[in-house]
Amino acid sequence: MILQEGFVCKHYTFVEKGCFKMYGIDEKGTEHNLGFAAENDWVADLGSFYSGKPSKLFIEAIEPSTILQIEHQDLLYLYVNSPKFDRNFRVIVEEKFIELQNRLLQNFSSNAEQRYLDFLAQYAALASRLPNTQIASYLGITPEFLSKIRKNISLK
Amino acid sequence: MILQEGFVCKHYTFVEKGCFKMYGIDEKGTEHNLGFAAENDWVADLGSFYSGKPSKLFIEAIEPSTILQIEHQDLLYLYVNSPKFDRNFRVIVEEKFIELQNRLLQNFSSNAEQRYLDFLAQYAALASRLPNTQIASYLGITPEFLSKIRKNISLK
DNA sequence: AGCTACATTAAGACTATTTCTTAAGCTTGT
DNA sequence: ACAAGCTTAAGAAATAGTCTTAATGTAGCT
Repeated sequence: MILQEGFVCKHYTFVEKGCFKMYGIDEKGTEHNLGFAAENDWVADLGSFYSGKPSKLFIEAIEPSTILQIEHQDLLYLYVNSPKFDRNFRVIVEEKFIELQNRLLQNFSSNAEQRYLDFLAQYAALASRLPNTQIASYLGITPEFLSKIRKNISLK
Repeated sequence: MILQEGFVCKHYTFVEKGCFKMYGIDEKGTEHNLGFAAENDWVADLGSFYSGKPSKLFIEAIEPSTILQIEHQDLLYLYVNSPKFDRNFRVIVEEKFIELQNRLLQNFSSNAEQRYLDFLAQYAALASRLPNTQIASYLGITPEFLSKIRKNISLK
């Protein structure tokens, strides 16, 4: 667990090996996965990281993992002293932004079955290493319903 | 209309005055607003802009507007020749990413009424100048249902 | 002023999607 | 071998949101 609700996100984390989930918990106690971060991916609650305010999110390993972390002040130092870091982190967040936007559009336009198929198509490697409970949380449905969807797909 | 589905997003657009909506159209023909861009905001389909692939989105004025636009190649030139642009556009997209992430979490965690209240709280100025049809599309509901929600809120 | 187009409200019937519940069987790590 | 959690199952139930129709309101255009 590298970030808990109520704490400030102190680090931008690079995943060298393993896999993390970032999620929020709603008032009913249900977890909602905002995303996963596996090898060579970055993860942080940017809102909390840059503002210094307490996070509403959790970031937690779902596999044994090794990571590299940079603190806020050190990253700022790099930003100021070496423009390449602005460049690289711009590109990283742009890519994540594009992903997130596609996902939001999918959420509006499709039911859970289609979203599951889209997820499988887009993140095949990730899907095969994640338990269905985590995928269900990502899709915004219960594990039981995901099971129904899977059955339904297999019948086609 | 500064971007249509099927065309490449050639410009990063700065809104000097007025207001734009960015939206997709699903297979039923329903519009889904991904976001709005008013004064001093930037808008583009970044996926299409950076990849050069046809967009699936529309960007359209909903008020008489004046804009400034920069083309892909010119922005690249600025990125390469002046590190400040990497910096500034990193910050711009980071802010948008944070917004989008909050919104996705809200979509998972709340029903349409709560999302509407959240939208009003967060974008009060924007909400007052948008027709409810556009807000409904942003919330992912029909205008009729938004009307019910508004009535319901006023009864409390 | 008047017209047109569109936005808003209304309200009831309807329904698709998804949850809830309970339970049994299956995996996997220790 | 055991415990814990994951997966499938399946029917009942809930609910949020849509659809439909229609009347009313509003704002720009000529």
